[in-house]
Amino acid sequence: MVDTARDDPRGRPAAERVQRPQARTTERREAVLKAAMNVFGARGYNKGALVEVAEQAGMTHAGVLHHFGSKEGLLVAMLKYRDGEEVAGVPARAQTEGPAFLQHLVDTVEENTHRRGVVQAYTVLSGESVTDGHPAHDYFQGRFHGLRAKIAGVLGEVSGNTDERELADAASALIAIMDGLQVQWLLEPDAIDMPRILSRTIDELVDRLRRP
Amino acid sequence: MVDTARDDPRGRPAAERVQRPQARTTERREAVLKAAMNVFGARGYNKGALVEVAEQAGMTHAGVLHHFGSKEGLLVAMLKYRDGEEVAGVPARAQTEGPAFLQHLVDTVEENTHRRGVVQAYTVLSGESVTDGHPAHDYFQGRFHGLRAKIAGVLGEVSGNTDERELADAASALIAIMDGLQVQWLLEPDAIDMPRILSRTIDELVDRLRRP
DNA sequence: TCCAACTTACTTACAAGTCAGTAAGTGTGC
DNA sequence: GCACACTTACTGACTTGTAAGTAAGTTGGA
Repeated sequence: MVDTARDDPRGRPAAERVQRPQARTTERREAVLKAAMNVFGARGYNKGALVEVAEQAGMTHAGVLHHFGSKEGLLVAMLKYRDGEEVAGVPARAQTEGPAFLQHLVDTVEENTHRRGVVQAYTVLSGESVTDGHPAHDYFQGRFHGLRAKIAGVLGEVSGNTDERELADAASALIAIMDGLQVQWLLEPDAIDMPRILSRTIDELVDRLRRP
Repeated sequence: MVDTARDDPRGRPAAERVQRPQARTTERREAVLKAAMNVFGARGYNKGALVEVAEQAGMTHAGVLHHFGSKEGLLVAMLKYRDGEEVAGVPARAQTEGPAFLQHLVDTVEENTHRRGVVQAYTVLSGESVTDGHPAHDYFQGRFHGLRAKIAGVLGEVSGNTDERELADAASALIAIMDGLQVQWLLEPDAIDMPRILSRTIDELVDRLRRP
């Protein structure tokens, strides 16, 4: 057997190694990541089993562990993959900048109404992430922190308002609306028009920030 | 042995039985429900174990099952208990009515900043509830449905606005803000002032609804 | 160019643990 | 005296992770 754990007692996953991957490896890993999205989205991280992820990717659960080292490693890779970061050799999308970012938020929410699985995965995992020692805790903490800063910056730009606290509050509220609406929408899709409500809220928010 | 499964193959919990409970039974059950809040709040429903709930309530996990029939039964009872409903003989709080309800929301959020466990339980479980076949699915669906109606009604009362759609959207947004802020607050408490943001949002919302 | 040495990408089999739920028995309060 | 409130003991279903083996691919050197 190949010794995958020469230095690290917990085993060093193949994804971290510098050496040569084989031809179809990238697409196999992407298949696993997509399967993880499905399974963790449908069942949550704790209830989602590696066996099911593996099945959907067309291999055994030991094969999944070969690529990602552990279930936790798979989750983290999946979250980064969702964010468009490069994970073991997969693409990276461009980030929208400046005022257009607010429209980008609305567009994304509009898109999301056609991608229930993605929304469900995000909702389940962000909820789970507040539990003690959850492997996605740091990810979501960092995500919210960064998103707040970004949105606050854009809101300041657009409104001319310079009150840091007010901008931060508005940013928090905006993120909260988006996330909160997703839960309600998942439970009763026909009762919630996410893009309309978000768009309206942004308009009101910018309007308010423009006044002293 | 007492036959707990005379009619229902899945067992009829003691809590549902018509017969006379013993003296200290009510408080024992309440202890279990409080323990369930702790455990499901800290670890989520899927990862939260009956053994831990039982330990915290001072009995074995089989004792818990004696009272609530199944883990799912315990969760549902816990959710109802949290809502102030009567569960196997425990109190029921009064509901605030009319315009005062909006202030009540702010007060509750203020209280919640001192009850992290309750907030965490709510956040984790509402997130989990959108997964396939989750036992709390119906509970949260009903909860959001009812809460939206109630808040929309109060907002109409307060603002004089009669546009049903606008009121419903505002109600959804308000609930979304409250829930969304909780996630951010749990992950970074010092960065989020929930009562301030909510209070501000309600003011703006009512203000907007007053204009045509 | 071919081959030996090695790695990668898996598989099957199993170890070890956790968990919900069941069966049956015990003591105690009404 | 009997139902209730438990306990102890156990089962079976799942879990993640590991061990060990194998086929196929890659690389460096003769």
